[in-house]
Amino acid sequence: MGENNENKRGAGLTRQMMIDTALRLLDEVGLDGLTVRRLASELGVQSPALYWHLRNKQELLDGMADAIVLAAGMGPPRDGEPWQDWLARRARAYRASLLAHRDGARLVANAASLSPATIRMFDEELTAMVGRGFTPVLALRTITALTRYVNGCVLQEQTERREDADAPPDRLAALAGLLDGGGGGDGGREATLIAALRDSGGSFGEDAFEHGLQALIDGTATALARTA
Amino acid sequence: MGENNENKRGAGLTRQMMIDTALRLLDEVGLDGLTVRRLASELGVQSPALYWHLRNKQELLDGMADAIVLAAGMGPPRDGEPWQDWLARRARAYRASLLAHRDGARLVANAASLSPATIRMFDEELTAMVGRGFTPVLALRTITALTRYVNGCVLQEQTERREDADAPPDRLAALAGLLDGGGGGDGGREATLIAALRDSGGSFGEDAFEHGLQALIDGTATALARTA
DNA sequence: ATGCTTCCTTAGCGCTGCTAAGGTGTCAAC
DNA sequence: GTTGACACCTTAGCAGCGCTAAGGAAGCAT
Repeated sequence: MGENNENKRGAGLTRQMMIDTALRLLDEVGLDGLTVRRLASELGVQSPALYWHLRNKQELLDGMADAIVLAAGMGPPRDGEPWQDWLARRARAYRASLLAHRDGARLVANAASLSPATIRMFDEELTAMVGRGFTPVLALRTITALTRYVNGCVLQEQTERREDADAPPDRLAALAGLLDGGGGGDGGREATLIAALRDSGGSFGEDAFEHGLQALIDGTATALARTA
Repeated sequence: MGENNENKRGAGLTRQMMIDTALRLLDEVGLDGLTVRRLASELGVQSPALYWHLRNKQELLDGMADAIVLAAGMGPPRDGEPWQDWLARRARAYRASLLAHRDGARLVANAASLSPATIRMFDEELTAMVGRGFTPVLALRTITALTRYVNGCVLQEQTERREDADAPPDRLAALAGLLDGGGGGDGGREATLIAALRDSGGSFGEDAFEHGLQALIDGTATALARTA
């Protein structure tokens, strides 16, 4: 009954192997389809074997989440880089890393805690911000708000992607029907929501993200000016 | 083996009864503890009875999510209310509604789709914004960014609350140990993260939320000025 | 009285995360 | 070179999950 073994050569199942394989599997089957048994068979092993290396499934998910965050390659700004550019670059890299794996945002959002390495990197970033005129509190609030914004954005984008897989037909038409159905006068006005969705190009998620990102950074600039 | 029946009088299990009871139960046991069997026993009924009124569990969760969103009482701005005030009020009401139930943000974030009533309300809001100088696209982007920001905020707040239930001791001290452990020189500098957490008052979540909210609104004002 | 519909029950399937207990290979000690 | 200890994986199985199939008890129209 052997399936396709992953574990041919030498080594015998390390934490990192499990996390890497789980991330690859995640893209195939999604977070809801990622079961311990499935991962085990992918590793060429029986499912209880994983519990020798992990306390429980959540520990695996935490490891995967941390790997995604680490892969974003965030960190303090480069020398001479304006903090606005750095914050935007950082947010985009983080978003890209979440988007790189199916259900990545859900995974990271539900993860319990980040690794010491991540926390230390976070502290370095805050220190760099303080070096550029932020108070510690303002630095923390800024980067917290930005992170939560990105989480919310990607979470929504990936949730919508999951729904569209179920029912991919024309969403504009469906929405139009919904909006007409309730109101009384069928006559004149087109629904604003429809118009907005039509006018915004194909990549609405991207543009909406950039809009909020720019707004957050601009707003931070005025907050920073107020403290000085 | 009857448990505490909820369904004493007349009526026999409506959708609304199930959603209300499920929301009450959610606060007791959390989203992970909310099983169909548990809800059924709370309603004084066997678990398959619920499937007469629901297609599946997700439909229940969607109903709960929509109830939470509806309970926020959002809608277009009042007459004469500046859009900045309205957006802030709306975001705060939405956040409060998500916070009102345990795991409320997780519930809403994973919900498939919103009810027609919610979508129509959304369209009214966009129309009102257009009446105040927004283009449809800018209105949609703005309110989308704000909604996603609130989702991200509350999701994080409630996730942290869930973790603190596991290990409630002094988080500052734990963090300090973590940050010291890695760095070399134990001597001079206090970690910026520690300082920021100490300086920001007890309610960090609230303040961080307000900071980002203000930044988003300020940034939207400049974006609006650019289009005009 | 009879049949139809509505709503709930009992029984149970396939799956989940996870545990307990046992086996196998490797390596150190004597 | 046998013996014991340990690391690592297996087989077996438990309690619980969402959900379905089939049947029974009410209410109502004919």
